[in-house]
Amino acid sequence: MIKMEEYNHGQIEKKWMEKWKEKELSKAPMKEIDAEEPKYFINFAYPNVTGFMHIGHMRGYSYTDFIARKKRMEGHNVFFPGGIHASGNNLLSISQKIRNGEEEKIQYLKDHGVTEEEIKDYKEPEKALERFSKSYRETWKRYGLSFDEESWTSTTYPEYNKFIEWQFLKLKEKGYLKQGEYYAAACPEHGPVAVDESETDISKGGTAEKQEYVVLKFKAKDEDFYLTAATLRPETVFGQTNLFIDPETTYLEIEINGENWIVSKPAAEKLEWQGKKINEKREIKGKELLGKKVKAPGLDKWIPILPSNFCSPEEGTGIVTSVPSDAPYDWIGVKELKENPEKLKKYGLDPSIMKEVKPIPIIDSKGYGELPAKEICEEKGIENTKDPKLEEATKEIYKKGFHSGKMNENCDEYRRMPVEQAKEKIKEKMLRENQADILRDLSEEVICRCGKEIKIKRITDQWFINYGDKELTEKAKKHAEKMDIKPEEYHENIQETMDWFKERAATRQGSWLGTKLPWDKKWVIEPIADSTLYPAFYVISKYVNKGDLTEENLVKEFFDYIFLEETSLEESSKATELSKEKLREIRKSFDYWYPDDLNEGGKEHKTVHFPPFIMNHVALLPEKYWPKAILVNWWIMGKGGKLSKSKGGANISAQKLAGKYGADTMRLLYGHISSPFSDIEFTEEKGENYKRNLEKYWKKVQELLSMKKEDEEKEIDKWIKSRFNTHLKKAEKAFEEKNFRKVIDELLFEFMKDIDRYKERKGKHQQTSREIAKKWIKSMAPYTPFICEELWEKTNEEQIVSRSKYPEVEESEVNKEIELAEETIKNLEKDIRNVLELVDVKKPEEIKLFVAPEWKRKAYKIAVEEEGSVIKNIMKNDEIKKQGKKAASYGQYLQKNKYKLEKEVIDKDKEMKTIEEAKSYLEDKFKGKVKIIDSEETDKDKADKAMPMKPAILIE
RNA sequence: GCAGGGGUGGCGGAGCCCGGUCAAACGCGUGGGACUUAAGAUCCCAUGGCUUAGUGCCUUCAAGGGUUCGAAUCCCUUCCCCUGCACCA
Repeated sequence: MIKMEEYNHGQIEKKWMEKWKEKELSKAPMKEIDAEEPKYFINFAYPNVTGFMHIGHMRGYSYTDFIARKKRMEGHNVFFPGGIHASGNNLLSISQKIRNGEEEKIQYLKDHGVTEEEIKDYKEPEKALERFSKSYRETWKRYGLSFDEESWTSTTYPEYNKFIEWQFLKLKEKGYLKQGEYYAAACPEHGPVAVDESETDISKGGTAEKQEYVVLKFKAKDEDFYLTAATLRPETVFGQTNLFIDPETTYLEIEINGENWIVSKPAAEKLEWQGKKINEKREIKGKELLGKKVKAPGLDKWIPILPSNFCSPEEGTGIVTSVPSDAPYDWIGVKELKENPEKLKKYGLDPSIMKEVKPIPIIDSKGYGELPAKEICEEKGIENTKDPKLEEATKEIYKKGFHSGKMNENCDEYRRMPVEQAKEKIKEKMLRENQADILRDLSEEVICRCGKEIKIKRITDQWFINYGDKELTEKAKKHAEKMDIKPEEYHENIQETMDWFKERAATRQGSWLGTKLPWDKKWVIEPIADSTLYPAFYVISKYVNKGDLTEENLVKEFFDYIFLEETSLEESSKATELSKEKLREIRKSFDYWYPDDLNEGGKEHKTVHFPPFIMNHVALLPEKYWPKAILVNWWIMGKGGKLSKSKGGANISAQKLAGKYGADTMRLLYGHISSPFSDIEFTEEKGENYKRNLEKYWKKVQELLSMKKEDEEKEIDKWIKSRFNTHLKKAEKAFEEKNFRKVIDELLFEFMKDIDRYKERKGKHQQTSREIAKKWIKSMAPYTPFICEELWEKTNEEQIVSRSKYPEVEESEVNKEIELAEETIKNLEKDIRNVLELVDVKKPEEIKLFVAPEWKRKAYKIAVEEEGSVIKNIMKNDEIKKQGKKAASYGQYLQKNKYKLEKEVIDKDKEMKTIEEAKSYLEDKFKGKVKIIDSEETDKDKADKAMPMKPAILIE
């Protein structure tokens, strides 16, 4: 026996990281490429620098490496580049925080092994970038990712910038860029910010949504001004009964579009931000307006202005139009005034004013009567305007009304129109007739990192990429259909996503990292827009890193030649100041490696990254360079939610986990814990569990390698070979589907069980087990490469396993009959055990096994193969028919179990032989004599119970 | 708002596309056993209910209805949960 070593993942992984480096496993050839050799270009969506790698990131990267390694073993030249995406402001914001001495962020660095000394580097974005780059590369290597370090790039490198400049010049040239109006969430100080839950740019309000209010204009009676009320539900204008205003708030009268409007102060500011010219005329207290009559737009009716306490100056215009039939707030507001005349008297209003305030039913929605607001308030027991349940009541009614409601007969030309349609129509009409305007606002308060409030700002000359271009969309959709996109749902679904993809803002102003728009340097190209065509740059990047190319060389003619061959070699050489040889070489490299054979990314990329990734390729490159495949992976969740680098969960550092459980264990976990296409939750137990399984593998392979028996191959040896190939075949199919869980199930877990069985059945043939062990190591090498290299070394092969040839399915070794026979023995054991238990015998004298007669096998075959009534079918056969009653009763059994039966059956001799060979094993196992009897040569009744592959058992 | 995914046993999670071999993989948990001085690890058995010489029956895959000889799987309706996106990447 070989002395079995402990599985020490730390040591093994360190050793092989170095060996791979030494052997240049990951290096993709660039120069002397033999174009005959198949190539495989694979990349993952490069990470944005927001912090250190956590457990979630490595999932998708591991998948990418599984594929890269397998392709390599299958004889492909593999190019698996890596880089980072540092544009935007994440990096700036990290450095800012460190400079500000934010305790939390500093602690975060320390938690990831950053020393006191190094912290200062993080104060400067450029140095922080290099630190992070290094850390990412180390983490990836720690996980065994066989990516080509020589291709490394960052979106902030000047050479990369040149590439993006070219891309945008091309987009412009081809007419995919346009300029127009845009309303962005922006800080007065810092310009446009991203409002999202990760709250990178902002300190509060990540869940806010942009909303578009319709500002209704109410002409005041006998006055030269309009009151204004902002609403999200323009369709309810037909139900207006009054205006609400806060008596204590000071409003402004402003001059706007040649009219005078009454609005709250914040509203005036918002309007100004949104591009309106405003002239402040005077301040006016809410109470001064009470009791006045105004003309309700869309209704052409005079309605009164009433006091209320729920008009916030921050929301809309600070004045609310009241629709008590459908708005719970308004209903309660009106009700309060009716029931408490003193609230009116307080402001000198005559309570009789309320007589004309009668709710007008306007919408029929499912589940509600004429006055939904009244109903819901009563149902929920809402009594006053301070009740928090009002929010939820409002939402509920809106949802029902919007999706299932129809306008009723009080709504003029809109009657019987679904609310969904009426809403748009009414809005359009009121805007057209100058009865209303638009105000955009955020649904909740959003505060910038600097403390200033974020508002919606109108930008008039925003650059967009026009992904809505019909021809481009059609071409891209058609191509996507042909691509290998996993999961399948997404393959279908990306079609619609691309339809839905319209203009996308592609530039922004402010101090962001990234590429400046070449013809107008005040714009920085937006981070999503600068990461769509980038796999193409990786090829170039290798030459940049080698020192063959500098920023100066990367002029338009360079890319035109390399990517498109649009410029001649002559011209290009002149313009770039590069030798023709060099240019030709780079061109050849690019042409060899492109297109991208697979791009991998997390599910968040489904609607943001992948569609423009395809569309930019289609828009700019020739068809032969369009991408081939996309793989989307789902996430690893922490307890209770998504992991994000900028929030909690980040502490499950990828580096630490690799140290604790081992990189192979983590890769195994990623590969197997569930399908790539569902979210999973990581727990420590799961880590432990996979580590244990890997240890089992470690042990079992070594046991196989140490087997010494040299005589003839037995059935069980053929069986184990057959099993391996059966599993491998299934695994290959699963691999095509990118279902790594299934792959590992077959290759590791299922096969491990077979190995146990092989040992139990005294399989120990040296040559067989060695051969199996070697194939087993190879087959697992893409998934758990470190442990496999270490085991491979024990086979004394010269080449490392990562460079060896991936095993192919040996169809000739797949032997269904042998597998069935072994299945028979397994079932037999179970049956014997059951019987022993039932008759309560521990040590049987003799176990008699009756093997089913040949006619039953014929019947069995007929039952499985022929359609229709089993009994009828089998009785057509004379040999079976002469069995009489026995045949009928067996026929009944077969009929009943028709669909449960194995598809094939072994013959009597084979079954006898199989059991004969297993005899000593069974005797050993059950500690009693085993006698095998052909049921055609006995008169025991029990023999009648024998069935093919299921001998009858008699204990005596 | 736009788009998408899902509800399976004590739990995690397969199966569903291509209906029958599904009381439902695999793992965890639980119970029993072997080994051990013991614990752990490992191995074996059981794990919906009732039964039984290795069997058979009944009730199950959110709820209700339909298609079918047959449905966890196909169709319809209802309820519930989740996710992505909208100048973060």
